[in-house]
Amino acid sequence: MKEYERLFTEYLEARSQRLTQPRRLILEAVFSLHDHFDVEQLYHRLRIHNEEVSRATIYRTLPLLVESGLIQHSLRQADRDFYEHILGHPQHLHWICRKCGTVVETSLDMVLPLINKVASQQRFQIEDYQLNLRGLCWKCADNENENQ
Amino acid sequence: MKEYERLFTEYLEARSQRLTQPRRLILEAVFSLHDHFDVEQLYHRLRIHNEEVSRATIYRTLPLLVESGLIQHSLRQADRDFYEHILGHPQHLHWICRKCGTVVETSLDMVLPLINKVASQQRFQIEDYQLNLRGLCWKCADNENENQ
DNA sequence: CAATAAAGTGAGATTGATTCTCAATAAAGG
DNA sequence: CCTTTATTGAGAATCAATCTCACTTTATTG
Repeated sequence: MKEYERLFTEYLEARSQRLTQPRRLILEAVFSLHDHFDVEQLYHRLRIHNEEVSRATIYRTLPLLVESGLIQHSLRQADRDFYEHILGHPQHLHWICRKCGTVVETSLDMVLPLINKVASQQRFQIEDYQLNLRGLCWKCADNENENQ
Repeated sequence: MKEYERLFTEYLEARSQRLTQPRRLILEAVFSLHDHFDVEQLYHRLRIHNEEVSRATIYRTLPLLVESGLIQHSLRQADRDFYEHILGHPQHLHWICRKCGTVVETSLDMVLPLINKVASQQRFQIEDYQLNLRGLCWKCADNENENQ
């Protein structure tokens, strides 16, 4: 049994909830992805594999995965919420281009200790790191200058 | 003339746009606030002062203020976009409690140079700093433990 | 193995912030 | 003033996310 299955089961059992078939399919799909995803992407990935789960169930399951600490709601783009699994994935910064939508990740190694120190100082329990920088990537910045 | 008025006027004129009465009222209201605000808060603040501006105009004006560099879209909470003015306000981290909604700010002094260095390395033009940590403040964390 | 209770699901309706449309108004420059 | 161009307000439209509720699974108990 994979670690994320064990952790999710433990989380659910502690609250008298069940690891049902739809929840298991969503869990597996989430961990098969190695990038940010939104509900629509997850929905279509499941359909492609003939694993139909309703959108409603996906919307209901994602908060459970967040609360169990397996995924986080890490960014919002184009009016949609995006998630990523965090088990075994180090936290990182997101660089989001407002023009082309590209998301680049960079390391947080230098910064994370400082953030965690502040967190423990104020006794804040971090659940989601949403460390996003929005603006223009160099390609889109060059294009904007050309067209002026 | 205040600096933010001068800057906004310059921005608008460069694009053949006008500093109209509604836009001026919004600008003044934004800089009279010293905290995050959303459209609804701005709308009501204007009404209280008998300065009626339609929501549509507020929704249209905020992106102009963002693009002119006077404000930034810094966080999303309870399904709403929140902004803050940044002229003369140092960037900071937001600590957002998912339970009580409180937003605490802490300094970014130690971290900002590192971020800006990465930005220049990849030639990324930062427009908004959305550096948010979501989770539980100590009060709500204590309450959760009590009720179990 | 029923039978019952409790949790979960799917489909579609609803919500609510944000965006869009378009007729009416305001600003700028002769 | 007069014309052109930008802007506004009101309400309609959009669309991600949430909610409702009848039906289905899953777990439990005798």
